[in-house]
Amino acid sequence: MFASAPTTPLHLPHPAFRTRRPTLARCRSSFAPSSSSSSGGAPPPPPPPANPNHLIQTLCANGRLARAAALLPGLPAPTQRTYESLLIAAARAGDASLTAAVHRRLEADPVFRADPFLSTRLIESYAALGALPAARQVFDEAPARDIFVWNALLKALALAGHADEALARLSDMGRLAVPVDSYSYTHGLKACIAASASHAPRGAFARVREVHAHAVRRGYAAHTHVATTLVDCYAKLGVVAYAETIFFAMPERNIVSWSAMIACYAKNERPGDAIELFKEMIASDAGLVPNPITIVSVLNACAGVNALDHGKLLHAYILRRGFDSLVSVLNALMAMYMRCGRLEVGRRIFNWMGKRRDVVSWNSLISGYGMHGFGREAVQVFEEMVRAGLSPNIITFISVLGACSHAGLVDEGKELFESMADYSVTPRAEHYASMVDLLGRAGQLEEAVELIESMRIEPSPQVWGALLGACRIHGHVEFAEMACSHLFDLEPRNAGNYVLLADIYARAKLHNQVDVLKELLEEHALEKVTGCSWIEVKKKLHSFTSVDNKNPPVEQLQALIGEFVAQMKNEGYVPDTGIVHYNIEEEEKERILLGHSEKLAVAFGLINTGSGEVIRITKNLRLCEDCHSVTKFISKFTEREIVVKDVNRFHHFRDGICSCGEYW
DNA sequence: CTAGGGTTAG
Repeated sequence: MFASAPTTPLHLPHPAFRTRRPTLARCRSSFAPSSSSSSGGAPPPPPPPANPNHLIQTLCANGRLARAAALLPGLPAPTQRTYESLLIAAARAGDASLTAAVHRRLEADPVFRADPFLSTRLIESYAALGALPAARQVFDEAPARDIFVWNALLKALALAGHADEALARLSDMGRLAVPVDSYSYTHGLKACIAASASHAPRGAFARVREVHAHAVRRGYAAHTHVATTLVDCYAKLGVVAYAETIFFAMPERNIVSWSAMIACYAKNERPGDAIELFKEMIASDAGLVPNPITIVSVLNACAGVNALDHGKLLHAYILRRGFDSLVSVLNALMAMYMRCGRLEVGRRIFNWMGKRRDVVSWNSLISGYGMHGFGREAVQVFEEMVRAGLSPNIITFISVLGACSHAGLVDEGKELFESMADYSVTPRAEHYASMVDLLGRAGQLEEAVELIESMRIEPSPQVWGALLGACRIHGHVEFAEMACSHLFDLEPRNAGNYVLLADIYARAKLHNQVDVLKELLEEHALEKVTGCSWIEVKKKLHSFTSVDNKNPPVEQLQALIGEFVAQMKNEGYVPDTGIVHYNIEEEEKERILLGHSEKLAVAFGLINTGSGEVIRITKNLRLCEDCHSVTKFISKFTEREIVVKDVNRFHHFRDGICSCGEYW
């Protein structure tokens, strides 16, 4: 079911304290003269004797690594603090050889050789440099291992994505009676879900449950940090029910716990619940103050349900808290406006950001133009981005190729796809899916199939899905069957693929084949997702489904649509009944088309909004051809601007024309 | 001396 967008106002608390603007760190060395003592007439105090340990530490703090490193060999007795400074600075600068030099010096140092504090630091530095074998070696050779050393190793394993080894080390701790603590669990859990080429994600759920069970036995499962990490892990694995169980059972929840649960809903297609939970947190009076991360998660949820009003309240809150100094918050705000249909507002925020824009900001604008059908603008922004000296990344290309495919820019798309190598971006399945979509829609089906055959990676369901979609547009039965032979295998539970193929068969008048697919659907107990459209009128959400025609208002709406259709028929329109699979009378098919949820929502909007207002509709599926034609006509006939957001993109209907240019 | 949540795409 679809979570309805909450419409009661948010009551955001006054901030407990304002965020401080970042200030430049004052790095004054102990040798610097004190400015206040110069005016008193007294002679300046003599400089203190140079302490080589202090000197190295100061050099490290100022990033002057080369000089610090040069002083190390001549240093008779490094202190713990000196080793620490060097290790932290070396890791920050990505200097593996300096880290190794400090490591060697440390091994020869009789005072600190067995110091667990410095072993911890060494493991952390190696891990940050991506040198897991060295980190592991430090651990294995450490003369003394306290809990910090163990946890540092678990963190290193999590960072490297070695789930199995992390689990093995955790059980070592049990066997050796090392008392684990909450840190061991958080690192262990993160290791379970860390991306790793060598482990299938399938195993992640089992691993998380294993560590979870372990934590329950040791009484750590309710610990705030451990439980929050568990919520996050189950959220990332898509097991929302588990995340909920843990979250609602937590004895104490802080802002991070709430943010994790809000993000869980937002990520797992339950944006309405995310907004509700946010409101519950605000209302709970537990003194919890939303921070930038909380706000970003909620903005993301607002975009998911077109909850522009809530998004605007959050915008005001962002300004009040001074969060508009944070690029990540502005990026999320921009994306929210564009995903709620306000492309111009997103653009304005982008412009206002000026030099603070990062790759995410650019990607966001490119995808914004793309989802609104402005392919040329997206390509222009891409070029501007390159001129501004930013490197396009994987996501930039997914966005810009998607924009090309939404706008039918075949040549531009091909060129961009080929240029990926120039930016050292290796095409992933998503990029191929975009290209197949682009070529396929343009009718170049053979070329699309050739591209798939040339892939050096396994084609994902999205790639075959793009081919299948193109086959539907062009009525290509043979390639559709080829795509489905893979799709039915890769995602047997996706009803959409069966429906699309049935659609293609129906149009080709292969009714026996349609029946076979229907039987298949029944056999697998798969149900078509019901079409649903919603519209917000006077802060109230109204949703329509294609199936319910019991309410009297719906009859009235259908009658209104019927009038438009009659008018259209006079002008030569023929209802597109080919997409109705049932083997029934034409007249009945036309009646089914009249009941499509999007038409109902448009009619409702026409009746219930003022003549100058833009009608904004959201639909859970892709728009059907017939609804598209009818909406185009209505936009011209009634002189109304209609904006429809479907699963993939926006359609701006104006004066009988749609911004998608028939590409969607 | 360590730790938990977020942004762009699909």
